[in-house]
Amino acid sequence: MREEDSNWFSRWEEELPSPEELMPLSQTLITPDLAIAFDIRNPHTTNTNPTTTPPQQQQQQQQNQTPISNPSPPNPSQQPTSTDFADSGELGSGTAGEEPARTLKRPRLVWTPQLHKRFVDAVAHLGIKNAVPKTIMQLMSVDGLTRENVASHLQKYRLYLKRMQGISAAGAGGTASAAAVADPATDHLFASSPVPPHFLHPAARPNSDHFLPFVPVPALHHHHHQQQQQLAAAQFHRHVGHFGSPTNGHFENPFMSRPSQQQQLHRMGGPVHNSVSGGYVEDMESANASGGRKVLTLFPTGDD
DNA sequence: GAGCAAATAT
DNA sequence: GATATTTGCT
Repeated sequence: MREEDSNWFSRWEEELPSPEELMPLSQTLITPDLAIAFDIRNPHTTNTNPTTTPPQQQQQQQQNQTPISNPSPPNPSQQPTSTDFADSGELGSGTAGEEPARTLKRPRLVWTPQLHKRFVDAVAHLGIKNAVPKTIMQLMSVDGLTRENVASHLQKYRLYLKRMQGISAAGAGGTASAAAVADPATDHLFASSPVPPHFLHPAARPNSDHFLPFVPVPALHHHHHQQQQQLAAAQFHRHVGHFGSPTNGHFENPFMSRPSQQQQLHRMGGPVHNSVSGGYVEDMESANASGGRKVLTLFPTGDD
């Protein structure tokens, strides 16, 4: 009853990813220096596009082909910055203009368990009533996350909850092992994060949103957690920077601890990692292998 | 702008 | 093939 609420509420903050765990979307995972160190370069420097630009939807693919790193700039004296590091502009001549770089299609966002958890937390605190994409998005305050991302995810999440209710009801009815009925294939992600009790029992808690009208996440971090993003960024940067040589002596690699993420994340063994595109991290190395797809990773850390 | 279903893309 | 995104509609 009430205890659950207060409990849930107090636990919320605790369960929120700590600044150290948070991985901001707007961080480059690989520094230019690192790229150079690993001798990362463009497999095919073919940027010279045919004069005829096929007015088809292939434009996105052209982007995707853009591997990270600037190949071999005719200007060795110039240190590549994280900015131009994002795209050397090989596709700039084609469909994608360099100007509206941010208006371009955002790379596919990967809903990591951590990100989803944040999502669930936000929804939980808003209450189902107020849990609309826009507010959720604001609450999450994840850089780079769009309203549509949330809307889309919310849509699926609702379906998931619906199913959960269904099976839980059926299970209570008598058909045991109903929980097992939940499609394991459909909700890997959702299952990874605990669903607030009242989500499944709307009737039990008709007004769970009375105590939390709207609280921006940063505000919730009453501590010094304000600049979590920068903090995490710095830390993460260090990790990446020292790749194979932990200076701290006790840091674990911030990357996946879940096998399921591996395919979307990069493999540690590979030098190639990702570039930043004014918003978040992308992975292209696995992309090139499978046809070229851009993937966004938000919370590389696999902590639950 | 939100919600939903279906289509589409990766 | 699984997922995330986009689209069309209400």
